[in-house]
Amino acid sequence: MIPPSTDSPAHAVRERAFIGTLLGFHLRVAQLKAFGAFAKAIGDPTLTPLLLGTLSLIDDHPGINQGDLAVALVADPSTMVRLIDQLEKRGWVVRETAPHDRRQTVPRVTDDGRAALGRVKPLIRASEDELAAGLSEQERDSLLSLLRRLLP
Amino acid sequence: MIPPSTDSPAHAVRERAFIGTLLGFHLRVAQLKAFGAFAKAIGDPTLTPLLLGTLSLIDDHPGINQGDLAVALVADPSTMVRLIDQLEKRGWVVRETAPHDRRQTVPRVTDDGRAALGRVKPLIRASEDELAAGLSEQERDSLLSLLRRLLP
DNA sequence: TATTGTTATACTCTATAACTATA
DNA sequence: TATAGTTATAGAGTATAACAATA
Repeated sequence: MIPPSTDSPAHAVRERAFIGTLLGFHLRVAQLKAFGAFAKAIGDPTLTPLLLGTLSLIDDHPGINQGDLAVALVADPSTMVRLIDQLEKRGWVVRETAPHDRRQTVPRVTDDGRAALGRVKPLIRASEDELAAGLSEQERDSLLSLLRRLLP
Repeated sequence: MIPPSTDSPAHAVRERAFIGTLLGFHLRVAQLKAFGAFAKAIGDPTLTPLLLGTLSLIDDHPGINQGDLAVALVADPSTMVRLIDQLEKRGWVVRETAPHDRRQTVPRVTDDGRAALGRVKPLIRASEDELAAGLSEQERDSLLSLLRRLLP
């Protein structure tokens, strides 16, 4: 995947460069590392962060519709369709129609879906621990709260 | 159960959810925002963060070869080829061969490339300011240093 | 035999716009 | 007329493996 570094470590090269001062660059690389840790912990490349994030968010907010899911997850409505398709194909959610507005689709987590969440959540937590291994608990909390304040 | 939508903004939905506790999720959304701010500031959708990051890194490290660039930028070697292709097509870099090892390609920034950097760097800094608009200068420094410690 | 860069290819993710059904 | 979801399609970004030149 990524070629190994020989004499000049990546951070040393970046440190004395314009990109070493940019939040955007570091956010990109940090996200790459987070994604890698997630993939390694979960083991199944078809179970992506966004897919499992969608499943857990439906579980945490019973009755939420697809549009609101898309907003909360910062995903396109058409992307959300594909995500729910995948979850439905696995039998982890079923699509139901909102009684008060039959245009709205309300995904509901099945028993199988809840069981899957029970299995993957500890793995996800472990991948987060690996990601933040170099930080103290205080620093980790501080990073999360700063990132939260960056969002709209 | 949970009322849909209009009164509950995205962050309120996430706040009481599993994903609201995950660094990985917030890194993804923060990076989306950073990318959006960058695109808006630069105006040209063909000038991506990674392309201009590559150009600036060559400028900051004259004589660096493509492989080391790929490591520093956490990019695939084949991706690096395409990036240098694009920069060369714009006349912003030229490919030269390393005298001590003729397998290595050393991209050099041209005068036009340096002029382009002079134009885009202030725009990139402005997009970073917009991204971090909600943070104090201290908090912004703190975020950057925490992100740096997350990387390998 | 190993390494650097290159090429071709395939694959994922996302965005765009048009369509349906409901309101 | 507007909205929620869906579909089809195209585009960007990236990864994979095979190849040529050089060491």
